[in-house]
Amino acid sequence: MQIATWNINSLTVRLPQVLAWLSANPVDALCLQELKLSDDKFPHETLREAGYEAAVFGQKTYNGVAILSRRPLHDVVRNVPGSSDAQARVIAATLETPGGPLRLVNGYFVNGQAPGSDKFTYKMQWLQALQDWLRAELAAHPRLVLLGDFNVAPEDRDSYDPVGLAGTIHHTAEERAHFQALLALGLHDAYRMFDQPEKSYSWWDYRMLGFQKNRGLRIDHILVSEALRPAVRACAIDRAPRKNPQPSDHAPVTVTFAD
DNA sequence: ATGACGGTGTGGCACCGA
Repeated sequence: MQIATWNINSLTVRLPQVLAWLSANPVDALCLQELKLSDDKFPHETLREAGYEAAVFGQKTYNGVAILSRRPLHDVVRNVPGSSDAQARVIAATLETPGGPLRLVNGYFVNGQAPGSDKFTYKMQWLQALQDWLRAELAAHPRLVLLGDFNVAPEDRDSYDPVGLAGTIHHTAEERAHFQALLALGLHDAYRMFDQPEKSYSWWDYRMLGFQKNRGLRIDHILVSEALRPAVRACAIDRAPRKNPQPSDHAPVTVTFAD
């Protein structure tokens, strides 16, 4: 059983790369962020031919999230229930697996631009609403995975320049406290359950040869609930798609569970 | 301090991302 997350920065542009990646990495489910298209433009048919059905929460131009799955999805929820968020940033669904139902919560977390900005305030409010909802969601669905583009580098080792970038967006104490609060709900960073290469990142700036110089951040995460933790076998970042022509600035991250 | 790259929109640059 494999679940992956990938911010593809426009599904319109990246659909061929998504199909190629799924062909080489036939994961059970792939959570996408930054579709940048409305629901009516979503390529259901093409993905179905590749063996995946999709639960979609699209938005024109910005944001947009989807869960692709080889098996049926049910109990789909779009955005945090009760929130009045105008942006399409969360989609949750349940996947039936041999080990029982698996609740997937796919998030495109707010960027936040800079501490002190209105967007940063929105980020803090958004993170709080997510946390409040997840507490209940975890109680209802013990086997839960929270994954996506968190837009938070949780620790200094998750940044190429933790000193120079200290206190800037993705690196602030407030953002990191929110990440820790998610862990405190009983979630575990699957990537850090294993020995990993140093300077492991999931995003690299398009500019200034960021990828070539490995000037990146680890901001795409897969958190697993306590009930799932014993079943986690591996977690890896796949840097290969970042070497494609016209790559996304993010790399996919995959978690492997024992069946 | 700024912009560098890339995507989208109805564009001739502005906005956004991270």
